[in-house]
Order: sequence, then C-alpha cells, then structure tokens
Amino acid sequence: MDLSRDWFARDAATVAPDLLNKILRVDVDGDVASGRIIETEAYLPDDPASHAYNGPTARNRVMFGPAGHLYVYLSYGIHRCANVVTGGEGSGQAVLLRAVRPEQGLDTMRMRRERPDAELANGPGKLCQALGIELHHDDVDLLAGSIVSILDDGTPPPREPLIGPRIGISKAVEAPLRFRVPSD
DNA sequence: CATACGATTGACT
DNA sequence: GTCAATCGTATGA
Repeated sequence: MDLSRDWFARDAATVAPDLLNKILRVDVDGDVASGRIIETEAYLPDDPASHAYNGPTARNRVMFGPAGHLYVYLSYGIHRCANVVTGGEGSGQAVLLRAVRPEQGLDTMRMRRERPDAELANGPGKLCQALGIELHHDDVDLLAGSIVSILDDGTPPPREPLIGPRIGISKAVEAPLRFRVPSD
C-alpha cells in the first residue's frame, strides 16, 4: 500500500531506518522494475554534508519542497543518485537511497546493467541505472501513483538496523546516519 | 570568466 | 589496494 504524506514528513533520521524493507518501484512505459530498500542515509537540516546546507539552489530546490517527492541529481558527472524528500516543507532534508535488492523486472535490470545479479543495485548510482531512474524524474511525487513510487508490502523495517557512518562524504564524516538491513 | 570538486563506479595493478 | 572517467555546480576573480 501507499505511504502517507505525513509518514514522509517526519525527520530524515527517523524516515531513513523506516524506509528499510519498503519497495521502490519504477514504471517506465509499462516496463516495471522494483527492489526492496536495504540501505539508506539521512541528510539533515543544518548538516554540512548535505546539498541543502547552503540554502536552496537550482539543483537542490526539490529538497525544500514537499516531503515524499524524489530528489535526483547528477553525481560525479556520470551517475545519478536518488533521494526521498523528508521533513516539513522548506526544511531542506532528504534520505539517500543507497541500495536495493532486486525484486520485479530482473530481466530489464540485467539489460540495463550487464553486471552480475549481486551488483545490479548495490550502490546509489547502480540502483538508479538498474531501476531506470533518470534526471527527469527529479521532483516526481512518490505518492501520486507516479512513474516512481515507494510501497509498503507489509514487511516491517528491521528491529535493529545496522547503523554506521555515511559513505563518500568529506564533512560530518562520523555522524551515524547510514542504515542497513542486517545480513543482506 | 576560471577553476576545483564531488552523497560513484568500474577497470586495473 | 589505486586511479581515471566526466560534467554540473559552487565559488572566487
């Protein structure tokens, strides 16, 4: 079932572990690919590592919009990274989707990635390539039955997620804001 | 206008 | 383990 706007409007550090075991589903012209979210990172307001730290810009404006929208940006000029906007409108926070376990549309993902199954979506850029998330999906509303949506299939988040430091950043390096499903 | 640098990945030693 | 690819964005002249 769909999640509510209020569910996404909570703090990023609360939503991030709650997103574990939810389903990320992308429908590109009827070609459906989905996966179970197994790793996330929270980017908070007043967080030096966050794109939103210096206020709204053309790139990060979606982070300051309504919760439950998708924020997609170009990483290292090559890859795409997908985030879920959280918190109250204007607060500028989001949760980075770092890894999913492929569920539906495995053949499509293999075509897009041409990699072993274990490496189809085990990274933020890989997940976007496998599921078909593109830059033009920036600002898509995940609740409106859109091209990209996040669904709750009844699987609860892990009671004790693995918690660690965030990856690939140079500021606030030690903050324990990365969450992962154990043994996955 | 010039330039430095990524919320990464994949190939290679 | 190391390192190049590749370009939009931020920052400063």
